[in-house]
Amino acid sequence: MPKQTFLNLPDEKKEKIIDAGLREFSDKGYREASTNIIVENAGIPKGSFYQYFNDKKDLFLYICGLAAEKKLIYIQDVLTKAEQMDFFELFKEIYVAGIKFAKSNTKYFAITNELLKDNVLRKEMLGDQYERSDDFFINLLKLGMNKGQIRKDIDMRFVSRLLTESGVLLGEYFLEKYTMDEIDHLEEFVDDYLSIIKNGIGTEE
Amino acid sequence: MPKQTFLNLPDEKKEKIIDAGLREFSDKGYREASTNIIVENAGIPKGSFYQYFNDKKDLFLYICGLAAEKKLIYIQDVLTKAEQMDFFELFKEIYVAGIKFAKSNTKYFAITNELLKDNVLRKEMLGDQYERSDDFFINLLKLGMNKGQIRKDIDMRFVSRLLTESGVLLGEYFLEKYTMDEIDHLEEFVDDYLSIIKNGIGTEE
DNA sequence: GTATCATATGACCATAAGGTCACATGACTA
DNA sequence: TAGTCATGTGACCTTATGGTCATATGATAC
Repeated sequence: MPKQTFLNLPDEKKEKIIDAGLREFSDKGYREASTNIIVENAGIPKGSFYQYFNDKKDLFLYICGLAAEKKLIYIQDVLTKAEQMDFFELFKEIYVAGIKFAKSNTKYFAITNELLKDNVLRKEMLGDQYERSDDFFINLLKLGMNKGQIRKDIDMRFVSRLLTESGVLLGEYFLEKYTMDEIDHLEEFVDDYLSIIKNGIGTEE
Repeated sequence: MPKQTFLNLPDEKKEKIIDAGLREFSDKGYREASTNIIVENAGIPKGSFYQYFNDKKDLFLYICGLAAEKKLIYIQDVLTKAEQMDFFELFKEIYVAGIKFAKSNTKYFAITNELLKDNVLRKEMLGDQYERSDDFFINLLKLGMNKGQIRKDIDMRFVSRLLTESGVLLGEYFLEKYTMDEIDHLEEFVDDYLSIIKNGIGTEE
Protein backbone atom coordinates (compact mmCIF):
# COMPACT_ATOMS: atom_id res chain seq x y z
CA MET A 1 0.00 0.00 0.00
CA PRO A 2 1.28 3.47 -0.89
CA LYS A 3 1.68 5.76 2.08
CA GLN A 4 -0.80 8.51 2.83
CA THR A 5 1.79 11.00 1.59
CA PHE A 6 1.34 9.65 -1.90
CA LEU A 7 -2.43 9.65 -1.78
CA ASN A 8 -2.39 13.31 -0.72
CA LEU A 9 -0.43 14.31 -3.79
CA PRO A 10 -2.08 16.36 -6.54
CA ASP A 11 -3.47 14.09 -9.23
CA GLU A 12 -1.07 15.30 -11.85
CA LYS A 13 1.96 14.35 -9.81
CA LYS A 14 0.46 11.03 -8.87
CA GLU A 15 -0.12 10.29 -12.51
CA LYS A 16 3.42 11.14 -13.50
CA ILE A 17 4.69 8.64 -10.98
CA ILE A 18 2.23 5.96 -12.05
CA ASP A 19 3.09 6.51 -15.69
CA ALA A 20 6.79 6.27 -15.01
CA GLY A 21 6.30 3.05 -13.10
CA LEU A 22 3.97 1.63 -15.69
CA ARG A 23 6.45 2.35 -18.45
CA GLU A 24 9.42 0.87 -16.63
CA PHE A 25 7.62 -2.24 -15.36
CA SER A 26 5.99 -3.04 -18.68
CA ASP A 27 9.26 -2.46 -20.53
CA LYS A 28 11.59 -4.54 -18.41
CA GLY A 29 9.47 -6.57 -16.08
CA TYR A 30 9.42 -6.25 -12.32
CA ARG A 31 12.86 -7.58 -11.53
CA GLU A 32 14.75 -5.65 -14.16
CA ALA A 33 12.85 -2.44 -13.60
CA SER A 34 14.97 0.25 -11.99
CA THR A 35 13.63 2.55 -9.32
CA ASN A 36 16.29 5.05 -10.32
CA ILE A 37 14.84 5.24 -13.80
CA ILE A 38 11.33 5.45 -12.45
CA VAL A 39 12.08 8.44 -10.24
CA GLU A 40 13.99 10.06 -13.07
CA ASN A 41 11.10 9.70 -15.50
CA ALA A 42 8.65 10.79 -12.87
CA GLY A 43 10.77 13.86 -12.18
CA ILE A 44 10.92 13.29 -8.45
CA PRO A 45 13.90 12.81 -6.13
CA LYS A 46 14.76 9.35 -4.97
CA GLY A 47 13.98 10.27 -1.39
CA SER A 48 10.46 11.28 -2.29
CA PHE A 49 9.80 7.93 -3.84
CA TYR A 50 10.40 6.32 -0.48
CA GLN A 51 8.18 8.90 1.16
CA TYR A 52 5.38 7.65 -1.07
CA PHE A 53 6.02 3.92 -1.22
CA ASN A 54 7.62 1.43 1.11
CA ASP A 55 9.62 -0.12 -1.67
CA LYS A 56 9.65 -1.10 -5.30
CA LYS A 57 7.21 -3.93 -4.71
CA ASP A 58 4.77 -1.50 -3.13
CA LEU A 59 4.55 0.55 -6.30
CA PHE A 60 4.32 -2.55 -8.44
CA LEU A 61 1.41 -3.99 -6.49
CA TYR A 62 -0.31 -0.62 -6.51
CA ILE A 63 -0.08 -0.51 -10.28
CA CYS A 64 -1.32 -4.08 -10.52
CA GLY A 65 -4.30 -3.00 -8.49
CA LEU A 66 -5.00 -0.21 -10.94
CA ALA A 67 -4.76 -2.70 -13.78
CA ALA A 68 -7.31 -4.94 -12.12
CA GLU A 69 -9.62 -1.96 -11.60
CA LYS A 70 -9.32 -0.93 -15.22
CA LYS A 71 -9.92 -4.41 -16.50
CA LEU A 72 -12.93 -4.83 -14.29
CA ILE A 73 -14.55 -1.85 -15.95
CA TYR A 74 -14.37 -3.69 -19.24
CA ILE A 75 -15.91 -6.92 -18.07
CA GLN A 76 -18.17 -5.98 -15.21
CA ASP A 77 -21.37 -5.44 -17.11
CA VAL A 78 -20.81 -8.71 -18.93
CA LEU A 79 -20.63 -10.41 -15.58
CA THR A 80 -23.90 -9.02 -14.33
CA LYS A 81 -25.57 -10.92 -17.17
CA ALA A 82 -23.74 -14.14 -16.32
CA GLU A 83 -26.64 -16.04 -14.81
CA GLN A 84 -29.11 -15.74 -17.63
CA MET A 85 -26.75 -15.89 -20.58
CA ASP A 86 -25.88 -18.76 -22.87
CA PHE A 87 -22.61 -20.06 -21.57
CA PHE A 88 -20.45 -19.72 -24.66
CA GLU A 89 -21.96 -16.36 -25.46
CA LEU A 90 -20.87 -15.26 -22.03
CA PHE A 91 -17.41 -16.60 -22.65
CA LYS A 92 -17.22 -14.80 -25.91
CA GLU A 93 -18.11 -11.48 -24.39
CA ILE A 94 -15.56 -11.93 -21.66
CA TYR A 95 -12.79 -12.62 -24.12
CA VAL A 96 -13.85 -9.79 -26.38
CA ALA A 97 -13.85 -7.44 -23.42
CA GLY A 98 -10.48 -8.77 -22.36
CA ILE A 99 -8.93 -8.13 -25.73
CA LYS A 100 -10.42 -4.67 -25.91
CA PHE A 101 -8.82 -3.97 -22.57
CA ALA A 102 -5.51 -5.31 -23.83
CA LYS A 103 -5.65 -3.16 -26.95
CA SER A 104 -6.44 0.03 -25.09
CA ASN A 105 -4.11 -0.59 -22.19
CA THR A 106 -1.12 -2.41 -23.59
CA LYS A 107 1.13 -1.48 -20.70
CA TYR A 108 -1.28 -2.60 -18.03
CA PHE A 109 -1.82 -5.73 -20.08
CA ALA A 110 1.93 -6.41 -20.16
CA ILE A 111 2.19 -6.08 -16.41
CA THR A 112 -0.70 -8.40 -15.60
CA ASN A 113 0.69 -10.90 -18.07
CA GLU A 114 3.99 -10.99 -16.31
CA LEU A 115 2.21 -11.69 -13.08
CA LEU A 116 0.15 -14.40 -14.71
CA LYS A 117 3.07 -16.16 -16.35
CA ASP A 118 5.79 -15.94 -13.76
CA ASN A 119 4.87 -18.35 -11.01
CA VAL A 120 7.77 -17.31 -8.82
CA LEU A 121 6.92 -13.64 -9.09
CA ARG A 122 3.27 -14.31 -8.42
CA LYS A 123 4.11 -16.21 -5.29
CA GLU A 124 6.36 -13.40 -4.12
CA MET A 125 3.73 -10.77 -4.84
CA LEU A 126 0.51 -12.39 -3.80
CA GLY A 127 1.61 -14.77 -1.09
CA ASP A 128 -1.48 -16.58 0.12
CA GLN A 129 -3.85 -15.13 -2.45
CA TYR A 130 -1.70 -17.06 -4.90
CA GLU A 131 -4.37 -19.36 -6.29
CA ARG A 132 -7.29 -17.00 -6.17
CA SER A 133 -7.26 -16.15 -9.85
CA ASP A 134 -8.39 -19.69 -10.60
CA ASP A 135 -11.69 -19.06 -8.89
CA PHE A 136 -13.00 -16.85 -11.63
CA PHE A 137 -13.07 -19.49 -14.33
CA ILE A 138 -13.95 -22.27 -11.94
CA ASN A 139 -17.16 -20.48 -11.01
CA LEU A 140 -17.98 -19.88 -14.63
CA LEU A 141 -17.38 -23.53 -15.41
CA LYS A 142 -19.72 -24.62 -12.62
CA LEU A 143 -22.34 -22.32 -14.03
CA GLY A 144 -21.88 -23.85 -17.45
CA MET A 145 -22.13 -27.35 -16.06
CA ASN A 146 -25.39 -26.53 -14.36
CA LYS A 147 -26.73 -25.35 -17.68
CA GLY A 148 -25.60 -28.61 -19.24
CA GLN A 149 -23.33 -26.87 -21.67
CA ILE A 150 -20.04 -28.03 -20.18
CA ARG A 151 -18.87 -31.61 -19.83
CA LYS A 152 -18.95 -32.76 -16.25
CA ASP A 153 -15.96 -35.06 -16.50
CA ILE A 154 -13.30 -32.38 -16.81
CA ASP A 155 -10.74 -31.37 -14.20
CA MET A 156 -12.03 -27.90 -13.46
CA ARG A 157 -8.85 -26.65 -11.88
CA PHE A 158 -6.82 -27.67 -14.90
CA VAL A 159 -9.32 -26.35 -17.41
CA SER A 160 -9.51 -23.10 -15.51
CA ARG A 161 -5.78 -22.63 -15.88
CA LEU A 162 -5.96 -23.62 -19.50
CA LEU A 163 -8.62 -21.00 -20.12
CA THR A 164 -6.62 -18.37 -18.28
CA GLU A 165 -3.43 -19.01 -20.19
CA SER A 166 -5.08 -19.42 -23.53
CA GLY A 167 -6.89 -16.15 -22.93
CA VAL A 168 -3.55 -14.43 -22.49
CA LEU A 169 -2.26 -16.13 -25.59
CA LEU A 170 -5.32 -14.96 -27.45
CA GLY A 171 -4.68 -11.39 -26.42
CA GLU A 172 -1.03 -11.50 -27.44
CA TYR A 173 -1.81 -13.15 -30.71
CA PHE A 174 -4.49 -10.66 -31.61
CA LEU A 175 -2.28 -7.71 -30.74
CA GLU A 176 0.47 -9.12 -32.96
CA LYS A 177 -1.74 -9.96 -35.86
CA TYR A 178 -3.99 -6.98 -36.04
CA THR A 179 -1.79 -4.15 -34.88
CA MET A 180 -2.91 -1.70 -37.52
CA ASP A 181 -6.52 -2.62 -38.17
CA GLU A 182 -9.44 -1.77 -36.07
CA ILE A 183 -11.34 -4.30 -34.07
CA ASP A 184 -13.35 -5.47 -37.08
CA HIS A 185 -11.90 -8.93 -36.93
CA LEU A 186 -12.19 -9.27 -33.21
CA GLU A 187 -15.53 -11.04 -33.08
CA GLU A 188 -14.71 -13.67 -35.64
CA PHE A 189 -11.29 -14.08 -34.12
CA VAL A 190 -12.82 -14.90 -30.77
CA ASP A 191 -15.44 -17.10 -32.42
CA ASP A 192 -12.74 -19.22 -33.99
CA TYR A 193 -11.02 -19.58 -30.67
CA LEU A 194 -14.19 -20.49 -28.86
CA SER A 195 -15.04 -23.07 -31.46
CA ILE A 196 -11.76 -24.78 -30.58
CA ILE A 197 -12.45 -24.60 -26.86
CA LYS A 198 -15.99 -25.82 -27.33
CA ASN A 199 -15.53 -28.50 -29.96
CA GLY A 200 -11.83 -29.26 -29.96
CA ILE A 201 -9.54 -29.53 -32.93
CA GLY A 202 -10.62 -33.02 -33.94
CA THR A 203 -12.96 -33.69 -36.85
CA GLU A 204 -16.40 -35.15 -36.20
CA GLU A 205 -16.21 -38.85 -36.78
CA MET B 1 29.36 -21.65 -27.83
CA PRO B 2 31.73 -22.63 -25.03
CA LYS B 3 35.39 -22.18 -25.89
CA GLN B 4 37.63 -25.10 -26.77
CA THR B 5 39.23 -24.73 -23.34
CA PHE B 6 36.01 -25.88 -21.77
CA LEU B 7 35.51 -28.79 -24.11
CA ASN B 8 39.01 -30.02 -23.33
CA LEU B 9 38.25 -30.20 -19.62
CA PRO B 10 37.95 -33.58 -17.90
CA ASP B 11 34.34 -34.72 -17.83
CA GLU B 12 34.08 -34.49 -14.09
CA LYS B 13 35.02 -30.83 -14.03
CA LYS B 14 32.73 -30.06 -16.95
CA GLU B 15 29.88 -31.66 -15.12
CA LYS B 16 30.50 -29.70 -11.95
CA ILE B 17 30.23 -26.51 -13.96
CA ILE B 18 27.11 -27.62 -15.80
CA ASP B 19 25.48 -28.69 -12.57
CA ALA B 20 26.26 -25.40 -10.89
CA GLY B 21 24.81 -23.49 -13.84
CA LEU B 22 21.78 -25.71 -14.02
CA ARG B 23 21.06 -25.25 -10.36
CA GLU B 24 21.44 -21.49 -10.42
CA PHE B 25 19.51 -20.91 -13.63
CA SER B 26 16.63 -23.18 -12.68
CA ASP B 27 16.48 -21.65 -9.21
CA LYS B 28 16.47 -17.99 -10.11
CA GLY B 29 15.95 -17.75 -13.83
CA TYR B 30 18.46 -16.39 -16.29
CA ARG B 31 18.42 -12.75 -15.28
CA GLU B 32 18.63 -13.25 -11.55
CA ALA B 33 21.19 -16.00 -11.77
CA SER B 34 24.60 -14.94 -10.48
CA THR B 35 27.81 -15.96 -12.19
CA ASN B 36 29.56 -15.47 -8.87
CA ILE B 37 27.41 -18.12 -7.29
CA ILE B 38 27.86 -20.41 -10.25
CA VAL B 39 31.65 -20.31 -10.09
CA GLU B 40 31.52 -20.74 -6.34
CA ASN B 41 29.32 -23.83 -6.56
CA ALA B 42 31.39 -25.18 -9.40
CA GLY B 43 34.53 -24.65 -7.33
CA ILE B 44 36.36 -22.75 -10.02
CA PRO B 45 37.85 -19.24 -10.03
CA LYS B 46 35.97 -16.47 -11.72
CA GLY B 47 38.72 -16.02 -14.27
CA SER B 48 38.45 -19.64 -15.35
CA PHE B 49 34.77 -19.24 -16.06
CA TYR B 50 35.62 -16.65 -18.67
CA GLN B 51 38.29 -18.92 -20.09
CA TYR B 52 35.54 -21.42 -20.73
CA PHE B 53 32.63 -19.25 -21.77
CA ASN B 54 32.29 -15.88 -23.43
CA ASP B 55 29.72 -14.74 -20.94
CA LYS B 56 26.75 -15.75 -18.83
CA LYS B 57 24.53 -16.09 -21.88
CA ASP B 58 27.02 -18.47 -23.44
CA LEU B 59 26.69 -20.92 -20.56
CA PHE B 60 22.92 -20.52 -20.49
CA LEU B 61 22.54 -21.33 -24.16
CA TYR B 62 24.90 -24.26 -23.81
CA ILE B 63 22.75 -25.67 -21.03
CA CYS B 64 19.61 -25.07 -23.08
CA GLY B 65 21.24 -27.09 -25.84
CA LEU B 66 21.83 -29.93 -23.42
CA ALA B 67 18.21 -29.73 -22.35
CA ALA B 68 17.06 -30.01 -25.95
CA GLU B 69 19.35 -33.02 -26.47
CA LYS B 70 18.00 -34.69 -23.38
CA LYS B 71 14.41 -34.09 -24.29
CA LEU B 72 14.99 -35.35 -27.79
CA ILE B 73 16.06 -38.69 -26.40
CA TYR B 74 12.65 -39.02 -24.81
CA ILE B 75 10.61 -38.23 -27.85
CA GLN B 76 12.75 -39.27 -30.79
CA ASP B 77 11.50 -42.80 -31.22
CA VAL B 78 7.93 -41.57 -30.97
CA LEU B 79 8.67 -39.25 -33.85
CA THR B 80 10.01 -41.95 -36.11
CA LYS B 81 6.56 -43.52 -35.98
CA ALA B 82 4.85 -40.22 -36.76
CA GLU B 83 3.86 -40.98 -40.34
CA GLN B 84 2.01 -44.20 -39.79
CA MET B 85 0.46 -43.50 -36.41
CA ASP B 86 -3.03 -42.43 -35.52
CA PHE B 87 -2.77 -38.73 -34.94
CA PHE B 88 -4.08 -38.47 -31.41
CA GLU B 89 -2.16 -41.56 -30.38
CA LEU B 90 0.95 -39.81 -31.61
CA PHE B 91 0.05 -36.72 -29.66
CA LYS B 92 -0.51 -38.75 -26.57
CA GLU B 93 2.87 -40.40 -26.77
CA ILE B 94 4.57 -37.06 -27.27
CA TYR B 95 2.94 -35.58 -24.21
CA VAL B 96 3.63 -38.66 -22.14
CA ALA B 97 7.27 -38.56 -23.19
CA GLY B 98 7.40 -34.84 -22.44
CA ILE B 99 6.06 -35.32 -18.94
CA LYS B 100 8.43 -38.19 -18.28
CA PHE B 101 11.24 -35.91 -19.31
CA ALA B 102 9.94 -33.21 -17.01
CA LYS B 103 9.70 -35.59 -14.09
CA SER B 104 13.21 -36.96 -14.51
CA ASN B 105 14.84 -33.65 -15.35
CA THR B 106 13.03 -31.04 -13.34
CA LYS B 107 15.87 -28.53 -13.58
CA TYR B 108 16.22 -28.80 -17.32
CA PHE B 109 12.44 -28.57 -17.52
CA ALA B 110 12.44 -25.37 -15.48
CA ILE B 111 15.01 -23.79 -17.76
CA THR B 112 13.24 -24.64 -21.00
CA ASN B 113 9.98 -23.38 -19.51
CA GLU B 114 11.48 -20.04 -18.73
CA LEU B 115 12.60 -19.77 -22.32
CA LEU B 116 9.19 -20.79 -23.54
CA LYS B 117 7.27 -18.35 -21.40
CA ASP B 118 9.42 -15.27 -21.42
CA ASN B 119 9.05 -13.70 -24.84
CA VAL B 120 11.64 -11.04 -24.16
CA LEU B 121 14.22 -13.53 -22.98
CA ARG B 122 13.53 -15.79 -25.93
CA LYS B 123 14.08 -12.97 -28.35
CA GLU B 124 17.31 -12.05 -26.63
CA MET B 125 18.54 -15.62 -26.65
CA LEU B 126 17.42 -16.94 -29.96
CA GLY B 127 17.38 -13.83 -32.11
CA ASP B 128 16.18 -14.87 -35.57
CA GLN B 129 15.44 -18.49 -34.66
CA TYR B 130 12.78 -16.93 -32.46
CA GLU B 131 9.74 -18.50 -34.10
CA ARG B 132 11.24 -21.84 -34.93
CA SER B 133 9.66 -23.71 -32.06
CA ASP B 134 6.27 -23.26 -33.69
CA ASP B 135 7.31 -25.44 -36.60
CA PHE B 136 7.18 -28.61 -34.61
CA PHE B 137 3.47 -28.55 -33.89
CA ILE B 138 2.60 -26.96 -37.21
CA ASN B 139 4.10 -29.91 -39.03
CA LEU B 140 2.25 -32.33 -36.82
CA LEU B 141 -0.99 -30.48 -37.43
CA LYS B 142 -0.49 -30.65 -41.18
CA LEU B 143 0.06 -34.37 -40.87
CA GLY B 144 -3.14 -34.67 -38.89
CA MET B 145 -5.07 -32.69 -41.43
CA ASN B 146 -3.86 -34.91 -44.23
CA LYS B 147 -5.13 -37.87 -42.31
CA GLY B 148 -8.47 -36.12 -41.92
CA GLN B 149 -8.24 -36.15 -38.14
CA ILE B 150 -7.78 -32.42 -37.66
CA ARG B 151 -10.20 -29.71 -38.67
CA LYS B 152 -8.94 -27.76 -41.61
CA ASP B 153 -10.45 -24.46 -40.58
CA ILE B 154 -8.17 -23.76 -37.66
CA ASP B 155 -5.42 -21.15 -37.48
CA MET B 156 -2.44 -23.46 -37.32
CA ARG B 157 -0.03 -20.90 -35.95
CA PHE B 158 -2.37 -20.08 -33.10
CA VAL B 159 -3.23 -23.69 -32.35
CA SER B 160 0.44 -24.56 -32.43
CA ARG B 161 1.14 -22.03 -29.72
CA LEU B 162 -1.86 -23.18 -27.77
CA LEU B 163 -0.58 -26.75 -27.88
CA THR B 164 2.89 -25.66 -26.84
CA GLU B 165 1.70 -23.66 -23.88
CA SER B 166 -0.89 -26.13 -22.78
CA GLY B 167 1.78 -28.81 -22.93
CA VAL B 168 3.87 -26.84 -20.50
CA LEU B 169 0.85 -26.32 -18.30
CA LEU B 170 0.18 -30.03 -18.42
CA GLY B 171 3.71 -30.76 -17.26
CA GLU B 172 3.53 -28.28 -14.41
CA TYR B 173 0.14 -29.47 -13.33
CA PHE B 174 1.16 -33.10 -13.31
CA LEU B 175 4.32 -32.38 -11.36
CA GLU B 176 2.27 -30.50 -8.77
CA LYS B 177 -0.49 -33.00 -8.47
CA TYR B 178 1.39 -36.25 -8.48
CA THR B 179 4.62 -35.37 -6.74
CA MET B 180 4.70 -38.46 -4.58
CA ASP B 181 3.08 -41.06 -6.74
CA GLU B 182 4.59 -42.93 -9.56
CA ILE B 183 3.58 -42.41 -13.13
CA ASP B 184 0.57 -44.68 -12.79
CA HIS B 185 -1.84 -41.87 -13.45
CA LEU B 186 0.14 -40.42 -16.29
CA GLU B 187 -1.67 -42.15 -19.12
CA GLU B 188 -5.17 -41.35 -17.98
CA PHE B 189 -4.06 -37.84 -17.11
CA VAL B 190 -2.89 -37.27 -20.66
CA ASP B 191 -5.98 -38.98 -22.03
CA ASP B 192 -8.20 -36.53 -20.20
CA TYR B 193 -6.21 -33.65 -21.57
CA LEU B 194 -6.31 -34.96 -25.11
CA SER B 195 -10.01 -35.49 -24.91
CA ILE B 196 -10.35 -31.76 -24.25
CA ILE B 197 -8.06 -30.86 -27.10
CA LYS B 198 -9.82 -33.25 -29.43
CA ASN B 199 -13.44 -32.73 -28.47
CA GLY B 200 -13.49 -29.48 -26.56
CA ILE B 201 -15.16 -28.80 -23.25
CA GLY B 202 -18.64 -28.43 -24.67
CA THR B 203 -21.31 -31.12 -24.40
CA GLU B 204 -22.58 -32.86 -27.51
CA GLU B 205 -25.79 -31.22 -28.51
C1' DG C 1 68.36 -24.60 -19.34
C1' DT C 2 65.37 -21.78 -21.58
C1' DA C 3 61.82 -20.26 -24.64
C1' DT C 4 57.04 -21.01 -25.83
C1' DC C 5 52.60 -21.91 -25.04
C1' DA C 6 47.85 -22.78 -23.35
C1' DT C 7 45.72 -22.47 -19.26
C1' DA C 8 44.75 -20.97 -14.23
C1' DT C 9 43.93 -17.42 -11.05
C1' DG C 10 41.81 -13.92 -8.02
C1' DA C 11 42.37 -9.06 -7.14
C1' DC C 12 40.25 -5.66 -9.35
C1' DC C 13 37.10 -2.69 -12.35
C1' DA C 14 33.12 0.20 -13.50
C1' DT C 15 28.49 0.25 -12.88
C1' DA C 16 24.15 -0.04 -10.85
C1' DA C 17 21.12 -1.73 -7.76
C1' DG C 18 17.60 -0.80 -3.72
C1' DG C 19 17.35 1.84 0.11
C1' DT C 20 18.61 5.46 4.01
C1' DC C 21 19.23 9.66 6.42
C1' DA C 22 20.56 14.24 7.94
C1' DC C 23 19.11 18.25 6.67
C1' DA C 24 16.10 21.85 3.95
C1' DT C 25 11.70 23.79 3.05
C1' DG C 26 7.50 25.89 3.71
C1' DA C 27 2.81 26.01 5.56
C1' DC C 28 0.30 26.46 9.73
C1' DT C 29 -0.14 27.62 14.89
C1' DA C 30 0.36 30.57 18.81
C1' DT D 1 8.45 35.95 15.42
C1' DA D 2 9.32 31.54 16.89
C1' DG D 3 8.07 26.79 17.07
C1' DT D 4 6.13 22.67 15.08
C1' DC D 5 5.52 19.28 11.80
C1' DA D 6 4.67 16.96 7.50
C1' DT D 7 7.02 16.75 3.38
C1' DG D 8 10.94 17.36 0.04
C1' DT D 9 15.65 16.33 -1.19
C1' DG D 10 19.95 14.31 -3.03
C1' DA D 11 24.33 12.77 -1.33
C1' DC D 12 25.48 8.65 0.32
C1' DC D 13 25.37 3.70 1.94
C1' DT D 14 26.12 -1.29 1.25
C1' DT D 15 26.03 -4.91 -1.69
C1' DA D 16 26.19 -7.17 -5.83
C1' DT D 17 26.66 -7.42 -10.52
C1' DG D 18 29.07 -9.10 -15.13
C1' DG D 19 33.42 -8.91 -16.76
C1' DT D 20 38.87 -7.98 -17.21
C1' DC D 21 43.71 -8.49 -16.89
C1' DA D 22 48.40 -8.86 -15.24
C1' DT D 23 50.60 -12.42 -13.50
C1' DA D 24 51.49 -17.40 -12.23
C1' DT D 25 51.83 -22.20 -13.49
C1' DG D 26 53.31 -26.13 -15.62
C1' DA D 27 53.81 -28.97 -19.68
C1' DT D 28 56.21 -29.37 -24.06
C1' DA D 29 60.02 -28.47 -27.46
C1' DC D 30 64.67 -27.52 -28.51
